[in-house]
Amino acid sequence: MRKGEETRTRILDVAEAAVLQKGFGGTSIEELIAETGITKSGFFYHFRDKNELAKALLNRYIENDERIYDEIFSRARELMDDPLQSFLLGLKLLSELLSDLPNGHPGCLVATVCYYERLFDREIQEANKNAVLAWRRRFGGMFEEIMAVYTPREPLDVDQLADMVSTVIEGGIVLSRALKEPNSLSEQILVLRTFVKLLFQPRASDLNGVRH
Amino acid sequence: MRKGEETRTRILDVAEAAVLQKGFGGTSIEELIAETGITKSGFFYHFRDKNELAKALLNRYIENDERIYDEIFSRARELMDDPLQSFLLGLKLLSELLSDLPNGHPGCLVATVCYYERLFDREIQEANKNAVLAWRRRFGGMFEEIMAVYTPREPLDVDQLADMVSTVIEGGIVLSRALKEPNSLSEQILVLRTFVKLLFQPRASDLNGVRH
DNA sequence: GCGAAAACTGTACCGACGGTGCAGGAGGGC
DNA sequence: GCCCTCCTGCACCGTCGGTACAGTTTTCGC
Repeated sequence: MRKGEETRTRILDVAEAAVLQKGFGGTSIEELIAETGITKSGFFYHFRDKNELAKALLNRYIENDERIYDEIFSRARELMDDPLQSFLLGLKLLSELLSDLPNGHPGCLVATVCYYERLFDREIQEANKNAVLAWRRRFGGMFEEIMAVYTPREPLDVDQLADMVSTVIEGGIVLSRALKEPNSLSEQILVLRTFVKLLFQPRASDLNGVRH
Repeated sequence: MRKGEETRTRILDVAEAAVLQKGFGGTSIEELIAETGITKSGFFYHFRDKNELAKALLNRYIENDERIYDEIFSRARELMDDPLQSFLLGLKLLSELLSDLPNGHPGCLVATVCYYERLFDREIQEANKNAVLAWRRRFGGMFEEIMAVYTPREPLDVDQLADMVSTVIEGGIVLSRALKEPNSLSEQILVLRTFVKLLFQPRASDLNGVRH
């Protein structure tokens, strides 16, 4: 019971690192068992096949991802009352968190899965889709709060704006890896932050009678 | 001579489609030769190993990619004299081109390679990096032209701004695929377009004495 | 139309890998 | 002492990437 969970976690740790570096197809079960010091039979005791390993890997990754976003943006919410300022701070905190990682972001399993789609069953693809939809809901909710207070300078769809956050993170990871510049991702998030700031900056005409 | 090139191209076509759906590791040589109607020996006549196939695949993809950007942005330059308007039109044209693809963007090999890095040799990783650097130079040049005429509302590094275009495209592809919403990518490009428009919109204070 | 090079085919083989099946054993909890 | 969880060991299968190499057809230059 306790021991089993521990071994399972160890396999998942090793597998996650390997998959993010070489993809699912490039990661062999034999290399995983060699590194975890388990036998092949032991591996198949925990996971029926590679597909089930992928499923467990993805679900764990998504959970962890959600936890990190929860922490960052609830912390930002505590520090700032205004929804826009809070969101901008959240992006700043996220950017700092990422630039503190010595080797950069290890890679996103959601992206890995979507470049592998045909190899996995529908369940995995659904979980992947739902993860992205959860991001959309998360950031979309924040933008709705912002829009209740601020008028955007240009009309933009809330879902598309929310997706922009996910887009920049996923795209930033790709660029960081391709360029081998770990800081690119956090820089791109800060560029997005500037864009969002600009979008909700009050117009001169909205400041009628206001002194600052 | 002529025939050889044709077969080679056919292999690359089949391989590209397969790799973009299943990744390099998930694509078997045996399935490629089955679909192209060639023998295994025939395959290895054209490509020494899988790594060389990947190299040829990536180089061809990058060349094609560059050609498409050349066409779109030189066409936009012909239609608009102002560098900002020309760039905004280019993004619009790119967005339209992508939304016209019935199944959405087939996926980016540069992203596929960067999620596979450890399996390939340095030459491929270098080619991948150079492709992203070429994008940076391309869009960076455009932003420099724009900044010679317009003052950005917020100070932004030209390289980082240029990378933002690549970031949105790469991230947009990931989201499109994960969500199975082919239009997401072109929508995200239009959101970026709005951001760029906002960034270079003249301030009220810059319009002193100007009537419009 | 001939010769040489280019573009293959066929066959046999290798080690690594994903996966199956099953028998058995160590260790802890009741 | 028994059962259940958590493994190990072993034998085996088909697929895959890759090698080696001999032989054959196709194509092109002259």
